[in-house]
Amino acid sequence: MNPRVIYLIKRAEIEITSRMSKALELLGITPIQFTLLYFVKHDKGDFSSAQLSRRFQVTPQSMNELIAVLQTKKLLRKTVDPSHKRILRISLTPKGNQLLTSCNMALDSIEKVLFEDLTNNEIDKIKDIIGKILATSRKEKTE
Amino acid sequence: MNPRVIYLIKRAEIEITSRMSKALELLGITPIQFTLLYFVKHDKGDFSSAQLSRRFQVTPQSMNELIAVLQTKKLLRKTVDPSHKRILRISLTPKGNQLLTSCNMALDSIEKVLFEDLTNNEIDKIKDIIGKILATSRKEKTE
DNA sequence: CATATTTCAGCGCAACTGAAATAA
DNA sequence: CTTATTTCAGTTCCGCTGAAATAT
Repeated sequence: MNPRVIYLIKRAEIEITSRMSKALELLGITPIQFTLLYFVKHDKGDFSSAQLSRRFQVTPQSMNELIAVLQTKKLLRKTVDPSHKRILRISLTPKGNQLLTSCNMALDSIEKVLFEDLTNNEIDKIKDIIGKILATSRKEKTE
Repeated sequence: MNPRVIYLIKRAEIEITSRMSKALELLGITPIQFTLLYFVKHDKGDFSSAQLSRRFQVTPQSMNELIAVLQTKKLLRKTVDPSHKRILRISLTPKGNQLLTSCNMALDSIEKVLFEDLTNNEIDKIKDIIGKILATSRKEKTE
């Protein structure tokens, strides 16, 4: 048998999410909340909620709720776009940055276990390949 | 920036699931239902519902509901384990096999687009690497 | 007027917890 | 008696749709 790639990625994601849930609940957030915080920090922040909803393939309403939760936890903040008063740009608070650092330490432990049979070269390679897949995916969208 | 692997896998899974949903709804199933059917066919079938629930990191009750839906659609069937009357082994029906073939054709189109910037070597490589991750993950469990 | 972002309100469902029956 | 599988029942929660206000 030679399973297709998208099947393997889904299976891996199930394992990863399960382990992330256990590790992150000690820090008070969920895997999807972490993924959003990580995106806001790394992928050139200051997106609007509407933009984020498209990136994460959910409705604007759902993304707003997700952000609202992280806002009440003081991890994200909204600032008015100078050129368009209706648009609210999302960014990390200092507390959000600190939490993200704690999350990264917790996730280092998970990766250490899950990737113990991989060489450093293989780890670089999978980052490179998935990076290409995400780039292709972005190409097809307006933003 | 150099995003961590488990973040990249989660982002890729979001993109993949979104595209799978659109493609598979024409065939009347969801991405998670497909993943379960694919697992039952490829990963040495005849698992029990309880075993499947552990593999997919959900409760036994949730897995039973998922299977019940696929059973009413005549895609999966349960047969009594000869050595233990309480255990019901899950397998694909002929109709389930046929549907899986249709699904695979639909997913070929998705992969063709999403992986258009990858070489054949890269595709083999990512299968190999994620396969190793899943093998490591299985090692840690009793079954 | 058309389009985009945000927000309020309500809905549906998928996965959850609890509890019990069956079987080894 | 203990453990594992399955199933019935009730519940919670996340993402959804609808509608409206704001702004360009």
